[in-house]
Amino acid sequence: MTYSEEDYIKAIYHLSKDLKSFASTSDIAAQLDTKASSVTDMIQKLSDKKVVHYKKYQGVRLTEKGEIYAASIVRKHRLWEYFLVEKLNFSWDEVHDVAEELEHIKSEKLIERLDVFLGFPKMDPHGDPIPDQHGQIPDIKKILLSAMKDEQRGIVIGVKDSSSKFLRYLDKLNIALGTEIKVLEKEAFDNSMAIVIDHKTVHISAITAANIYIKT
Amino acid sequence: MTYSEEDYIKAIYHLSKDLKSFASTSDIAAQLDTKASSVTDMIQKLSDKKVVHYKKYQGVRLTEKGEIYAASIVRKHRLWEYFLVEKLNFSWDEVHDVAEELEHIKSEKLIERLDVFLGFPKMDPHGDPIPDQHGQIPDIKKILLSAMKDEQRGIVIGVKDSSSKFLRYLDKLNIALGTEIKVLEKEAFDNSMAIVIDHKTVHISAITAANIYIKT
DNA sequence: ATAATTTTTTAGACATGGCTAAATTAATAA
DNA sequence: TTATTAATTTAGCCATGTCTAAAAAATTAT
Ligand SMILES: [Mn+2]
Ligand SMILES: [Mn+2]
Ligand SMILES: [Mn+2]
Ligand SMILES: [Mn+2]
Repeated sequence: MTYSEEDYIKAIYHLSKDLKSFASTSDIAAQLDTKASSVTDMIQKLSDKKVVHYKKYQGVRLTEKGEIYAASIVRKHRLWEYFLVEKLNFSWDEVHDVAEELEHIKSEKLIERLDVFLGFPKMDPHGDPIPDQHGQIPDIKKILLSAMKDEQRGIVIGVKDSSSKFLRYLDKLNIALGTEIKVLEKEAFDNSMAIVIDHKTVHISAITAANIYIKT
Repeated sequence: MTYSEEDYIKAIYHLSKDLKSFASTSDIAAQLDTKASSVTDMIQKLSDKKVVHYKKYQGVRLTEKGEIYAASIVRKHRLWEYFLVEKLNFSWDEVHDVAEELEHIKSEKLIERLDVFLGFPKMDPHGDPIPDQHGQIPDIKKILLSAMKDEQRGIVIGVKDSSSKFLRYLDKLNIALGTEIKVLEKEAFDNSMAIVIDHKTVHISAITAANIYIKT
């Protein structure tokens, strides 16, 4: 597979994970910042290679083979992100683009040795699970901060949006993975929230709250 | 620069380092296992980009800009090789192909952080010098084992041929970087040598001796 | 049910990097 | 010095992955 094909496979994987079904041409185009026509071309190629199921105008879904391939790319991406943060002292908002390149390096041995070297991490720096060699993902129970009720406590274990912008905003709020929080009050008017972090009260918007995962 | 352009730049760098002048089209083709016509095409592109000096039928030489670029690729290649051996427990004959890919990852920060993490190594696993951020290479005095005289002692500090085949042969002979050796006798007939490694006598061919660097 | 709109596909083009075969230039031998 | 051989370049082709514009299909609104 080329780098480009791998990026498409990963995009389809993420889209059909979220939407739990078929990924549309335009969704894939949006995800990869490309044109729908380019997506159609590539989809047809991936269909020939039996990594996706495709019927014209029906969108696309990964085959068994495609799922396994996708999981291996995600595994590499997240292991490299972990490496960059834990070993090279990158911050969590700097790792994505580099991992986007590193995930395509073709060597089974490399990734398995990296896994050993890192101590078999289960989560990447954004709290996303790292698939194992067989593509299995441990699914951790988590809820969105926006779904929490007044007085409820929990620990931040992940983010839904892992853009640099959002992550740097969380840094400013002193919210990191592992941070303990308590909901003081959810405002009925706009769903904004007052929460307590390290004994200080912080106000966050509904959008922010809907992008933070919590373990209760 | 594309991966392909970078591989050409690196090939020209190595060739004109050795030959100390212009690299010919056919030498480059041989180095990169491609066709002369493809090389001519690429050379013309690199010339447009001002990374090489090129006059038809005269061969090619790196410009100042090209030299700096080449050194940065070699730096990345060798730092990654060091990482693979020292941190991921690869052996010295397994690292080249993976480094051939890793050298193209585009992130200044990545490579500088890697350098820090590795403790600023000066040599790669084959004894080749790692250029610094400015492309400077520390030149270490070394001679070929084939140039040594009877009874002379020295330490193995590098290899000229770093193919897997040769490296695995050295493993079999118990020759590694840092190994102390003593020349017992150089045979005038075929230039083969009897040498002492760890109190044992070993016989090597002239070809083998001409691919091992020694510090005396 | 038909019309308007959106989505998707197709057609045709371009850039990159590769190839083979033919033409050209340089190097070597007679 | 001329002929032969070797090296290099050019011409023309192919595959990949991208794009725009046009056509076709599906969806939504009237
Ligand atoms: Mn990628
Ligand atoms: Mn991540
Ligand atoms: Mn390379
Ligand atoms: Mn090396």
